[in-house]
Amino acid sequence: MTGGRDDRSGPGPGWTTFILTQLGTLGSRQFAERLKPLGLTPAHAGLLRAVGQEPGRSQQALAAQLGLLPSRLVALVDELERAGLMERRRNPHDRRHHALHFSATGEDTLRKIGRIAHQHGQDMLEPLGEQDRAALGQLLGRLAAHHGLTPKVHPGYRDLGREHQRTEAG
Amino acid sequence: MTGGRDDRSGPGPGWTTFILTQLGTLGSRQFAERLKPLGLTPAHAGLLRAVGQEPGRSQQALAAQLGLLPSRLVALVDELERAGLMERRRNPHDRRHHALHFSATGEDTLRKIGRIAHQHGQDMLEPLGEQDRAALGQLLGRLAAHHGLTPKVHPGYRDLGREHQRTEAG
DNA sequence: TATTGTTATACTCTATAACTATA
DNA sequence: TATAGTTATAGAGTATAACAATA
Repeated sequence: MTGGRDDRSGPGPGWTTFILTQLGTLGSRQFAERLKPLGLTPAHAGLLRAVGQEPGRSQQALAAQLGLLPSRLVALVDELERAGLMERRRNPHDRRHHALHFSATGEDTLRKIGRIAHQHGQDMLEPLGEQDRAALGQLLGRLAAHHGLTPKVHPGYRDLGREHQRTEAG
Repeated sequence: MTGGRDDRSGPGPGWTTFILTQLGTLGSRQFAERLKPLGLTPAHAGLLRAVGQEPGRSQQALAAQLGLLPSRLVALVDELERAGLMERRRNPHDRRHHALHFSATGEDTLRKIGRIAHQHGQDMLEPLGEQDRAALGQLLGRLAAHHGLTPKVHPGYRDLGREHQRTEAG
């Protein structure tokens, strides 16, 4: 309250966005905590989920979709392979590529992750009724679409949505 | 419904929560990007903001409020002091405490941060009209309250909101 | 020569413990 | 002895560059 206003301490876009980032951080951390019993991190879960959506893709393709560096993806795949959830298969047509596939255990783990995500969502949205949940989903969906996010992509957003530069003041 | 499906690929609590964390991550990264011209990170901004709300508090009190480790706070204060934005003042009644205060430049920087946060909020919420923004703010506010978040606290949430914030230990 | 996957390295952030100076 | 601040260190995650195998 000394002089300059604080755009994050009361209703307004600054405040709403601040709360949004707070809730996002909280949600990420709680999700990470719920994955710990499986010995996985959110990054593992995102990779498993992406492979589940379209098995057989290359590591480069996955890294690009997930916003991860190729070198980081190598470590994640190493860990998932060591855990017996996933395997690399060389592409015989281009032996530089390593196509990523599940093991049977991996598919089972993916289902477990789905159930954890569902319960996590229930707990995050607990205070809201059906209508409010729908309204929130609709509003967030509009924001996500506007910023170029989709359910398929971007746990990392390394390039900050530079493809959608219109939000950057000149 | 909770079964084999991917609970984050369509409407439902899992999906909404996933989008929420995506948007939160995007918002944090874009805010960090906007702060770079000032040579600051979101952690710096959060600390400056906390000191602006109540100058003169101890580092321990600030660390508890912000969910930072005392050792991390030392580094942040070092950097802000080196940048001439903030200063430590020993408390003459208990010389163990270092009360944190602004320099004049620090207050000016805090105002700049406020303007950046405002513009950032405008851009994040760009596709929404007045009513939708109000509705979103209201919904997110209810979630934040339910999970023990307030505008005053928790950029870090180190304890995952399990124990709801003990305040003012200093 | 270019690309895929990989290794090596540096920097940041988080976390824990130990140290100092005060009380 | 306990507390505030600090230092040291180890571990993740992020980022860049260099490298081998392959095209």
